Amino acid sequence: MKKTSLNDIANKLGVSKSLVSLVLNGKAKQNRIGDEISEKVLKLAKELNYQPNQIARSLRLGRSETIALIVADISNPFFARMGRAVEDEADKFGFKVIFSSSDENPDKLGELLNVLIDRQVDGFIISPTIKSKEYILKLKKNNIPFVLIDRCLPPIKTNSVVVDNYNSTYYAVKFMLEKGYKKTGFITVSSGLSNMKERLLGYKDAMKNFGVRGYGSYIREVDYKNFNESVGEAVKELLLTQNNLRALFFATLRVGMAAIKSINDLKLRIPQDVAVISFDDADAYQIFYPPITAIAQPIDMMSSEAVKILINEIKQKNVKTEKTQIVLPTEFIIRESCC
Amino acid sequence: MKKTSLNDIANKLGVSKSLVSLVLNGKAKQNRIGDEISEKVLKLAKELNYQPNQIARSLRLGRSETIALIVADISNPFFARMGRAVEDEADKFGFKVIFSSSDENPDKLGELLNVLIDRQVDGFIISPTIKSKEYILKLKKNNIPFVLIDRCLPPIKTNSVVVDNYNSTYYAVKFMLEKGYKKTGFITVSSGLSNMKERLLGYKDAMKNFGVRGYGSYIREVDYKNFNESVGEAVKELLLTQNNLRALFFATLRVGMAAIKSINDLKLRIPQDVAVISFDDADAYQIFYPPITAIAQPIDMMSSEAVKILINEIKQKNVKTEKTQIVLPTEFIIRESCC
DNA sequence: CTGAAAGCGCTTACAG
DNA sequence: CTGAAAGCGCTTACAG
Repeated sequence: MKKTSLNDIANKLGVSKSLVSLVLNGKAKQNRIGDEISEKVLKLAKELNYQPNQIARSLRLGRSETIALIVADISNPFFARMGRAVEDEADKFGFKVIFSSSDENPDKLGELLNVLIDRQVDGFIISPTIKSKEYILKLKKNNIPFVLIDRCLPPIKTNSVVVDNYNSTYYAVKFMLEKGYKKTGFITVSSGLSNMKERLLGYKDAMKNFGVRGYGSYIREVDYKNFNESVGEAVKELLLTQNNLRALFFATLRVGMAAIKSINDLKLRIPQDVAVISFDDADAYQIFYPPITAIAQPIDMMSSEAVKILINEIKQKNVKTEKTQIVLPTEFIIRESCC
Repeated sequence: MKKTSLNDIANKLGVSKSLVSLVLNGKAKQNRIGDEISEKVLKLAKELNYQPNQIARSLRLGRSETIALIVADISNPFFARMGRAVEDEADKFGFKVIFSSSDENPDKLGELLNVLIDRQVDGFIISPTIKSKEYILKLKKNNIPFVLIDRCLPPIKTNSVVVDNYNSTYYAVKFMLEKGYKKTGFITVSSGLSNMKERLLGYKDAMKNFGVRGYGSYIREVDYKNFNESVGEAVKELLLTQNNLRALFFATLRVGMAAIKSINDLKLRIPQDVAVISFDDADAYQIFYPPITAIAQPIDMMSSEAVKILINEIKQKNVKTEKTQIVLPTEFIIRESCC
């Protein structure tokens, strides 16, 4: 069953395909096309169940109405939720989205960008990896619409929507300190990503301003490889050896999940033996016993803002638009893990 | 900066674009194109950083090398992992994937199918909703390649890859019974989906074969709306009222998460007060205290099998291929929640 | 060994 | 008020 094309309709009606195209695109009136013929076209199109070939349309129009979302790993719950929100928002504008995972590997990111540009995606939403500056600059130079999400590359001026990592962390750590947990440890992933740097800084400044000394030894930066084991080590070191900390701040969901597992393995109780707070929120955190105090990011809003900025830029492709930087607040959700 | 096209290269070299196309597609030899000219083309293409416009290629070739994955909700951890696995497998064949969420709504599924067909995706991997038979049949009639995943529509003969829901559940419930938990409850979602039906049947048969009477009243089917509250109700009814059950089987991850939360809220302890087993596994289940016994689905394998079947069918579009049905075993992971 | 042409299905500027 | 033509960038069958 061959799909019906413009030509099929035109031939059956004995008119030109230009006319059919015009009618079907709702441009009959402005081109002063007769009402009777318009009617006929519309009717036949419906009968034949005509559906325009979007590939042909894209080629002609030079746009595909497809955007790409590139994140570290779409199976990570944080990015999965982002993916869903991006999908929903893009749908409102008639755009489809292609998801890709960079695995935090800048070269994979670069490769993905190339392939997707060949496929004529109209723009990108990117959660950039470390060392991706080169590729992002190339995008910028080639005037390809994109917006950075979750992380940005500070010196470079781009569209971005991120969260107030510094203040969110500062506030949460301050909360711990005021609860009396002077010895609050900080476990994070070692990476040069902007968001991670800001979270660390927020922690440091809170500790400093509260007059805690020697907090440098309360910090552990964990590597991506052997992630769970390394987090386990960090937890053990901080809680059992020299420092004897009574509270821990986890800089990401993945850190938090791995850390809580090893706290359980050590048979330590939350919050009696150790109070915890985590950046990022997740279903699991609400369901844990006790539920985990968390800094929730407004994922839906981040995603929809990013889509809006992107599509806006796509629509005015050639007029120079100002780059938009959005910083959203987080929500500090106090649960039983820290009181 | 306009992208360089075949014509640009042809013009600069004073040859035809046919020749350039042939060379760039590695068909120089079989078309007996001179070595020197081939070299030149390759060199210039590299210099100009030529990247073929895949849209034009798609239009000409009648295929887009894009597949679509339609699931209930891509932000659900189960489907998020599936998404990632599909992405990775498709990548091996040079295919990209568009993700879409049906929200378990058959009409949305139908709409998605239409839109994506217009965009000339080459095929679909679909986790069908209830009442989607009509749309799936249409796909089949129009000879559009697709494979069903996670759930199938039994009377209809299609490609599918699912898990052995019946035996997995039977085995797990039997395990419970043998541990002495004769009063094992079953909480599931009310839906006519094949996988849910099989799980329920597995439970029933296990109970029956073990000679447990009156297990009908140990079953709760929960509705999608007010999901968490309804699961909470079911948990409370089963554990606190008439039956006084001491064990619970959760038919899905979402049921399990919600149920465990309400068990915690009731201040009941797992496994001392109530033993639990859940279909589906997740990070959270490993990290809970105590860790939850679970039936793990081989998501990566399901996904890669589905992609392989689909792409195979796409490649031989017009030769009638036999439909492939794959049923994969699950893994029963015993943790502390049930002993 | 290489080029000219047709065509994928669409949209739009132009002519009448 | 409507049609013929050009063109988006590619691939491939055909001619020479």
